[in-house]
Amino acid sequence: MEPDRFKTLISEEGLKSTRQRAEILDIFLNSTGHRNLAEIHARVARMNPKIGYTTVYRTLKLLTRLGLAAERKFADGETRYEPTHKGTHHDHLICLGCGKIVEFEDDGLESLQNRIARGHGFRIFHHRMELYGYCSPCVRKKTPLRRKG
Amino acid sequence: MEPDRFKTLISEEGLKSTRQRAEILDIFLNSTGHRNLAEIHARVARMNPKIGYTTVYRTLKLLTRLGLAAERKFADGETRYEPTHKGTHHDHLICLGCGKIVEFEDDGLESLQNRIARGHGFRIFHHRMELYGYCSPCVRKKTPLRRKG
DNA sequence: CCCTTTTTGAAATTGAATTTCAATTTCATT
DNA sequence: AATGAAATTGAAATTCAATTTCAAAAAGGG
Repeated sequence: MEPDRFKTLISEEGLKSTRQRAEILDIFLNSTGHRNLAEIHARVARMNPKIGYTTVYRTLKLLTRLGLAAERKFADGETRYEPTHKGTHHDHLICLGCGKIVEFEDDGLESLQNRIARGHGFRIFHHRMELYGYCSPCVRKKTPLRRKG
Repeated sequence: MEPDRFKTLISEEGLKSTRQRAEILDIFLNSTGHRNLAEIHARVARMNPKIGYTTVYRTLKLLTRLGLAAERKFADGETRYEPTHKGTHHDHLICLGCGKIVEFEDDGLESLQNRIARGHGFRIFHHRMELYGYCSPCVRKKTPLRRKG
C-alpha cells in the first residue's frame, strides 16, 4: 500500500497519520501473515526500537477496523494477525508438527454452510474452519513435536 | 453415568475417588453443555459451597483426559466444556444475537475435509468448524444485541 | 487404624489483552 | 513558522482467565 493511500484512509477516520503507524503498517504488510503480537512487535522493534508494544497492539486493532488486517484465533488461543491484501475469505490448514499454517479457499464449503444453516433456521454471516493434522514433510519425518494446537 | 462406573474409571487411572469429583461430574453431566468454568463452578457451588474453583478447574481437566468432557474455544476465546455422553463428533452453529449454541453433524463436511487435505498433502486428525449468524428468533426480533463472537 | 500418596482450596503466579496517564506529536488554524 | 486543542505514544498498571504452589485434609491399601 502506498503511504498516501494510508494517510487518506487514516484521515477519513478522523485519525492522525504518524510515523509509528506508517512503519508498523509497512512491516506488517511486508511479512507473512499469522503472526502474534509479540512477533510483530519484535520485527517492528528491529527496525525502530523506540516503538512500544502498546502502539503495535493499538495499530493492529486499528488496521483491523480499517479492514487492512484480520484477527485470527486458532486452537492455541493466541491472537494472530494476517494482512488482508490478498482479498477474499479463506480457511486454514494447521500442521501440528511444525506449526505451518496454509490457507485454502473452497466453494463447496460455502454451499455446505448454507445448507446446514438453512436446516437449522440460522442466517449465517461468517464461519471459521480449521483443519488440524500433519503436513507431508512432518508425516514423512514422523516427528510430531512442537505441537501447539 | 453411574457412580460405580466413575469410581472404576478413576481408580484405573491410579487416582482417588472423592466426593468433590463425584459431585462435579454429576452436575456437569446433568447440565446443558458449552459452559465456561465460572458458570460450572457457580452451579457446583450452589449445591456445595465448599467446593473451590480450583477443584472444578482440575476436575474438568481430568474429565477431559478421561474422555467424559470436551474443551471448546469459540470466537470469544473463553474455554467452554461440554459433556461427551452424546457420543460422536459434531460442530457448532453460534447465534450472535442471543449466544445460543446449536450442535450439528454433517457427513458432507467430513468428505470435504478429506478432499481439501488431500489437495494440500495434509493428513488431518481433527477439525473445527463454527458457523456464526443469527437464529430464527433473533432474525425475527431484529435485535442483534449481546454479541459475543 | 496407620501411613503414604493424592487431593483440596485459598492464595499466588503467569501471561496475554487492555487501560491509564503524563509526555509528546499531529495538524488545523493563526 | 508559531499556537493550541485533540489525538497519539509508551511505560507502567490493570484485568482476567488459566495455571501453579503449598500446607492442610482426605483416600484407601496394608
